[in-house]
Amino acid sequence: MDDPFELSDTPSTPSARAAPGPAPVTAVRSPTYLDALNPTQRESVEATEGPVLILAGAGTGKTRVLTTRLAHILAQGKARPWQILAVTFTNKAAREMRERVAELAGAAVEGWWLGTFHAIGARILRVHAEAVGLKSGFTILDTDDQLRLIKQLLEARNVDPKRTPPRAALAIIQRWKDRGLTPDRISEAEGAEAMDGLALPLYHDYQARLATVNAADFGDLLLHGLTLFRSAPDVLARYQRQFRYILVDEYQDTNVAQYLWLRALAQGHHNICCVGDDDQSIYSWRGAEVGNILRFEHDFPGARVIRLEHNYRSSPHILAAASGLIAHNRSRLGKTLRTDRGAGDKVLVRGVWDGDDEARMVCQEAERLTGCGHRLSEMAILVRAGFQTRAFEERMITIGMPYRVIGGLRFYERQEIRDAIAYLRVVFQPGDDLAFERIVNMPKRGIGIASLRAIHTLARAESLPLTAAAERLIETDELKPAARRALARLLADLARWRDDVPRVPGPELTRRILDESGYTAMWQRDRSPEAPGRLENLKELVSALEDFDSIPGFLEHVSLVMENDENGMADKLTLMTLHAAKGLEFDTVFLPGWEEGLFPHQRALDEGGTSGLEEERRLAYVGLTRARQRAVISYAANRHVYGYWQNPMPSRFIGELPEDAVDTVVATGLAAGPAARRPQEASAEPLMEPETGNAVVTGGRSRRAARVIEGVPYRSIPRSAATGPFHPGQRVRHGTFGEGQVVAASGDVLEIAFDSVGTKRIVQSFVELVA
DNA sequence: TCCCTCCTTGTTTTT
DNA sequence: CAAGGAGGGA
Repeated sequence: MDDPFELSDTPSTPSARAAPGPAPVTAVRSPTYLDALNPTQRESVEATEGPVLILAGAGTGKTRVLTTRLAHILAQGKARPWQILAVTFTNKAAREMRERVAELAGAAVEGWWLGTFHAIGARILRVHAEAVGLKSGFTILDTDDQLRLIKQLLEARNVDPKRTPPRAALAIIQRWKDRGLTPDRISEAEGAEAMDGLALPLYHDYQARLATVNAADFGDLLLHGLTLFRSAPDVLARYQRQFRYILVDEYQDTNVAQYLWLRALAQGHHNICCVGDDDQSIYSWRGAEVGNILRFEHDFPGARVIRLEHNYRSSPHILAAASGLIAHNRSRLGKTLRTDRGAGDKVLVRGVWDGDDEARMVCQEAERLTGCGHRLSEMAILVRAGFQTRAFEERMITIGMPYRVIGGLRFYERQEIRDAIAYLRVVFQPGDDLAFERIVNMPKRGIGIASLRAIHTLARAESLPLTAAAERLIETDELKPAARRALARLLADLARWRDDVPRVPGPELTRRILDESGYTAMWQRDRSPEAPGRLENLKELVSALEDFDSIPGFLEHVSLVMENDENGMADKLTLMTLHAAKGLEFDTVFLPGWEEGLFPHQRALDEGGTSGLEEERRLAYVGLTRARQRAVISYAANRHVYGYWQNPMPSRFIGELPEDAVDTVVATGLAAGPAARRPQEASAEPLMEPETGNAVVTGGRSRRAARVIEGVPYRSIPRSAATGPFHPGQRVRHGTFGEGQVVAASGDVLEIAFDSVGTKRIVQSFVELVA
């Protein structure tokens, strides 16, 4: 390698398949935890020395391999815990790994470096902050802060925010950071090109501003790490010596900065093991580089490549459908997933009239499955885009089907939570200008832009933090009396809260701050429908604080962890995007909206060309491989989108599914999807599903007569036999809405007056009698 | 300073 | 269609 911090060219040819390799050398009697593994999994665990790349297909037991490998290294005494570095992308993955290793090892492992790239980056940076121009107590910015900062900088340069949207500018800077590029390393040509040459100077401004406010954004946690390693070889050498074993999860999602960071650290012992699946790379738009998989063998000569190809999750039909689909991608390393499970259902492709019909169909099927003893918590609806959830939510609300939506705004991203945290930041970190700006007029206290500008001017002139400048300013008569009084009051409050810190426990102090600042009152006064929920969230925040020893400890936690931990135990159907579903699995997966323009998404096609299309296809692959037993794909002939009706074509992905693995059911009167077209032409009269009147078409091109799908699908099978018919007057209980009284019953739909949420119409299979 | 109305712009998202 | 931002008027 010529320059340890430069990227080599990506080798263009994927490696040949790994040879079986020599039999692993093992101890006389191998530990029992290895018995649970198949030969390749075991090989992956035992190949502890030297660089290893594990290509782990969907459902091949990746997490088991990873955790067993860690436990193995510890059990064999190859390293002490602090000599192990294990990086993941999400806190959830880190937590899961921690728990599962503890289970295998019989005790929690203390002192190892397990965490997200960002958490570990921050941990290292806290120690060496000075080396990159920060102080150890630096704040970590959230997206809101970043955007506000960019806006200010654009304003300072008199740039029209319409022609140069702050979001776009931030995105460019972030992509640079993803590539490990500090402002000084961006080529002249690229700098001149990005946003008419505006982005690069803006990037300079941005970094300078971050340094003055002693802050780092997420990208910096790695980028500064790289700078540190470059400028202080002795520091790097220390970490290289320390980390005897390095392990990386979801390797296909690493960006270049993360890759360089890893590669630098691995130069000590070369014991780096990366686990990933190029077919599940779905985050290139966020800077992830699948090329890192190809680079691995190039940069770590002699790297061992192990493929995990035995799938333990999905039925053969699902696996065949997924494999057949992904085979249409040109750029992939290639894996062949195998299973030895019994046949199972074919993947079902349903053509429906419109989005409402689709929601009805999906819910009806989910309901039918619950009637056969399947749990809602084992089903998921996976959508391409967030807005698609609405139709399903509406339907589930009307029939009273319990559900939960994953994603959307996470807890710590909500406005009220960010505001509350900003108050804490100002109290504990008086130099935190961004937090100060956020709360200075929230709730409205008459400190507008004019006053804020005055504070800014003074702060800049005297190079003071905003709080200090504000304190100076209220001594003068520069502000209008009203503003001056309001600001003085706020500063006095802040001072008092800071005084309280040693005496008052965190949760209590937080409650006091929210009340005395008028923040709670602001939402209590608010008449909008979301206000009560916001107050609820604030309470939740206060109780979350109880798990922390100190507020600063809590603040470090929230700046790195953005999750909402929900009570995941309840029996609810899960609704989320395909992206959010990666790493999860369900018995039944519904995949709606497989239409050209929506999936593959038009924008991915327009902006990404062939590689964009291939990433969409990988997303489809991820969706299908989430299913253990059943997958139902659907497309609508009419879709209401952005206010108008469109008549999309069924997704090309449907036509790419191997015919033998799918059954197709198309609503009467609709053109069949590509997979169904031919057999319909071949047979003179379309067969009808006896109960619904739907045309039934199976996948086989050569087959002349279509097979009616076993059983009678898509009719709800009420559970009245088990629960008995309901009568007005009875007390019933519902999973989401609690208890209530039956007002009326017609068919299997009940009208129920719930004690807490009012009257709703509920399908009877979702309620039970209260004894 | 605040509030209302008009206009634009619509993927995916962790840390 | 709906939400969020900008700009104008009170």
